[in-house]
Amino acid sequence: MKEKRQRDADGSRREILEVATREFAAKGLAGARVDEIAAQTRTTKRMIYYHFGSKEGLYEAVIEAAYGGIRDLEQDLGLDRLAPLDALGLLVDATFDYHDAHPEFVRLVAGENINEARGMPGGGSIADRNETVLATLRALLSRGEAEGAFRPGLDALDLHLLISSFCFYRVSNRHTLGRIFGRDLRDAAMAARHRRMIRDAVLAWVRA
Amino acid sequence: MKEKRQRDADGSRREILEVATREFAAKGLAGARVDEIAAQTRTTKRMIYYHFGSKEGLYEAVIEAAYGGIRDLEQDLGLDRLAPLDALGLLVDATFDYHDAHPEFVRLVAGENINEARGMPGGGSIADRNETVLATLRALLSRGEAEGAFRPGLDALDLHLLISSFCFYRVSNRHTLGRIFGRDLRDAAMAARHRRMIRDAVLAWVRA
DNA sequence: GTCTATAAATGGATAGAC
DNA sequence: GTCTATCCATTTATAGAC
Repeated sequence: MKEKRQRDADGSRREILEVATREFAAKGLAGARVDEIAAQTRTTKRMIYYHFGSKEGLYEAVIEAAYGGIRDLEQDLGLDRLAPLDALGLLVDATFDYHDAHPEFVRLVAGENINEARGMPGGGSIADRNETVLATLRALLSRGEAEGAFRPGLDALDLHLLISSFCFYRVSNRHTLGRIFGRDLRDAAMAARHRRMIRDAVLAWVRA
Repeated sequence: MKEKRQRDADGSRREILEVATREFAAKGLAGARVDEIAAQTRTTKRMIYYHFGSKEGLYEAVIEAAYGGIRDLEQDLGLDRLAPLDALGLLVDATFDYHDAHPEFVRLVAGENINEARGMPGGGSIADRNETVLATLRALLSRGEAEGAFRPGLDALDLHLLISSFCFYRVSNRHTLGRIFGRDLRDAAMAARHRRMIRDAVLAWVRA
């Protein structure tokens, strides 16, 4: 019974991380306030410093956790059992859907670029993501090329960027685009059209 | 001779705006420091408040000026004298080049999205940009469709997004992508390949 | 591990002379 | 229009009891 209060140390950490993710996503590293984050948890500001050391430390933990979510995107899609063009189409759809469903991830990454990626751990879990996504694409590209579905000479990183850019941009730049063009990019009909568009554009580009 | 010191009021304003553009682009609205900005000019912090009223006021002036630069991108390209596919290809190249040459503009827009576009004036010069780019694209699309070069039913805003997204993303997300994949996206060979890629992808997508 | 209270520093904004 | 000096609110961070 000597551990009465330390019981929820882990839950406390997790709760802080959840709230901090929302706050950093909403306001960026510089804009977020430690006090605000603490106020939204059942614990106190002192505990944030106890667990994470500093505002930067908390921020880095948030970034690392956020990338963890997208890491396994390509897994479990079962791309191998599909014809190359179908497999690539499914991958594009899944990428589109992930970004659409996780705007806070998109905002964190956008903020991390303003921060010049200083909050990203050099290796570890994020470096894995690298190999995962590129390996998946490389395998798919060479299979598609062998079967004559894709044209030869395509680069995995290039293809990844072509797919990600649109999926990311329509979420990351929602606000300025909405203001400039007076349209809400979250409109369901437009989203469906855009989903089809990036898929078609990517498939048209790789097609032999 | 009674105006001895007010002589350079305009130059002072312009100098402040230049430095502020750099600072806000580098650190975002919340991250930039008024003291830092003042220190990099030949004038003082007091003058920033004299001319722009507040940090937000200065920021809004910077945003407005930044959008002014890209407004006339589509003009002077002489798209009318080219065949539809060539005209569209030229427009894609010009869009790529503008973003590549103006990373500070890209960063400002990215920051403005984190700021939820609160620093963007509702109408005026930015609303113009809207009509300019969409009108250009609409004209090109209908001409291309009439000549049988493009397939029918294409939307001008969709096409604009498809083009912009890649051009923007490869600049805005340079830092995280560089860290994740261990490659510098500013590498000249890669940039040239990417320039060709987005052009080819867009043309493949519109082609009849 | 958790809390209250407070220190220490930063940074936006202004006073008031010239 | 421009300058120096300074105010004061905000915010990161810590002391110290339990």
